[in-house]
Amino acid sequence: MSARTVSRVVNNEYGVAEATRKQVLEAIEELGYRPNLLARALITKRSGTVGLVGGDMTDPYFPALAEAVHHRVSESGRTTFFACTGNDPQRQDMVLRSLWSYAVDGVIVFPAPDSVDQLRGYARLGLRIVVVDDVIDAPGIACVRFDLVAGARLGVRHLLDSGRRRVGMLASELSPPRRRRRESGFRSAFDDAGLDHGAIVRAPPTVQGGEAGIDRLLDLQPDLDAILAYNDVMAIGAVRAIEARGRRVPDDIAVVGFDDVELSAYMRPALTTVRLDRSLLSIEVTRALHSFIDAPGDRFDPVVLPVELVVRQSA
Amino acid sequence: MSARTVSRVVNNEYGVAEATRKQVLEAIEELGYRPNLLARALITKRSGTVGLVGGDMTDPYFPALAEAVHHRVSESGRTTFFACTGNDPQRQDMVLRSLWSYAVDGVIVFPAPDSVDQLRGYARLGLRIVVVDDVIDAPGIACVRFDLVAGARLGVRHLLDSGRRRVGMLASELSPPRRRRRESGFRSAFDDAGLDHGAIVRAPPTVQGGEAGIDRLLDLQPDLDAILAYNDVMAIGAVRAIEARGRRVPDDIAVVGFDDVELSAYMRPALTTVRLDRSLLSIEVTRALHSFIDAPGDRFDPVVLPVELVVRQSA
DNA sequence: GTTGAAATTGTCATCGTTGACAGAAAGGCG
DNA sequence: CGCCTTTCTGTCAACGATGACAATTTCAAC
Repeated sequence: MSARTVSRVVNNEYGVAEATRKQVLEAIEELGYRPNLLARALITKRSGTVGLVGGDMTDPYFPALAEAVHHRVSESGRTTFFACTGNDPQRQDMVLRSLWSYAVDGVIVFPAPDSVDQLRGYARLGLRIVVVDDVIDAPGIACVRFDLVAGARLGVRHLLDSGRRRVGMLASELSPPRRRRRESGFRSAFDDAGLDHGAIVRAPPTVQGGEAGIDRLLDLQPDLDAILAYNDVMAIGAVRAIEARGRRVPDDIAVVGFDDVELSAYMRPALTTVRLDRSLLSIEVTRALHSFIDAPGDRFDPVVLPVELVVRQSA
Repeated sequence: MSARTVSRVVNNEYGVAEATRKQVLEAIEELGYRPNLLARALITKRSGTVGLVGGDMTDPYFPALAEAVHHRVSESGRTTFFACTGNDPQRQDMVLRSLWSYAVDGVIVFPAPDSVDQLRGYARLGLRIVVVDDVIDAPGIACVRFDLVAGARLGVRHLLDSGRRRVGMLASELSPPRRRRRESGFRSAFDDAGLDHGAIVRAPPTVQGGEAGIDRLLDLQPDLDAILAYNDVMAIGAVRAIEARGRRVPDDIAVVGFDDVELSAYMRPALTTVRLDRSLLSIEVTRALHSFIDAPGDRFDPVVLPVELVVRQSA
């Protein structure tokens, strides 16, 4: 009974006599044997694991997506490991290096700013990458993103339709110019309407960032009557800061967010927001990943996901 | 220039001539060489990684703690991988198996129900485990927990002091009897005061669970004037459900939660809650882990962390 | 019983690294 | 210069699995 035979049994390979198989399984049970995945991955270059790399765990969008992705990935018998980069390219490099050298079958990445070349590099090393919310044309990299331009336009349209005219935007300071698609949509919606948009202020995409951003925005332009925020977390900060200044939401200033995190519905006022459907995203990113893993190719056509406006109380 | 020499340079080992070292470093740079961590971990039985295993990512307490742990762990040059179990012992087993067989240096676990023997088993296999919020006496397992009994007593005391007399409790259905320390504290506080407590209802520790729990609780005992909730997420659900029934918080029914997640302060009414200080917890769990990793021993005295009541608007 | 093909099992090399130890080079000293 | 010590570098085996292929067993058919 050689190690090779045990290996065959463990991997359910063809060509083991039923009696031997049973015998091996009993021995495995008795001895509590567990295959060493390190050794296996070392030789097969495959580990049966997938990495999900996000920027900031404390943004509730990430955990919710993570849960969904984990679920889908586990259906293919793989384990998902999560890691976060704090939106720092160096930390992202560390994380990707670890994941790569543990031979993950692929990673799903919310890329840190200015890390396109880094990602290209890992793709060249053979790491299969699914990039969320950016467009990188390279073999081994698949791109999945929401139609944020349309999303911003939906939001602006809604605000204009409800009579708002002085609309500012709270953008994220982490988005490099290439990825400022919400801003493009914001601008283009005003162009189409033949109106001028209000100021755009960039801040960290957090609750605190939202508060700070609003302070700057209202100092810049005190007569604003509506805000389009980069995401729900910023929108929440915005609502807080607006109320702290003694103005009311939505009566004085309307607020529209992006994401539709669970919490948005529980806020008072409940948040009007552009929904980026996590379930949709989780389906598409795992589909992309599986197509990479199971198929021989290294190309995957970019996917653009639709968005939808969820009108609640804040606008 | 043998592989052994390169290995020595990469690991900063003693006994390499300066000239050779420089030469090797240049070659590494030029060729883009990266050591294969799989092979290294296979032979050294150490991977320089740590696992953090939680039940539910969508409970905001976990990501916030994860961020803090990640930060602390990375200071020792290690990478943290996160995984979640959905509070399912089988999924926990899969996750721990993966982590173990990737030779993580240790794991921090929020244990799924009924998994004590499982954890003992992995500890016997050599996995170093830090258990949060449970007490398991076994070599290789360290335990860190909050003083939840005191926390519940603080919460009840506060409610009694503000004149509430009919106090119900929203507990978690995932806690096995051994771990119902909030409930013990709840009961003992009433015993001490010579009063009777209200009904205790168990539900899933989620927003939806909180809503469902409140419905059952108020059907059972419609005259409740206060609720102690298992955690903030349930408390948020409770507030929602109470208001949906046309009662007000805190005027009609006061609500106290546990955790003090960031969001608690942003709710309206802002949540009164028993703070389980994440920063404290992250310090202690990583301390425990490092003591396991760097020291030869396999014993670590259980740590009990203090809690504090944060009074806001909901009670 | 022999033969041949098919089914089953075993052997050996390999993945990329490090531990143990041996060999080579360099330096110190009489 | 020879000898010894110290410093540096290389060789070999091993970690635990699998790929390639060889060896053995089984079994049917002649």
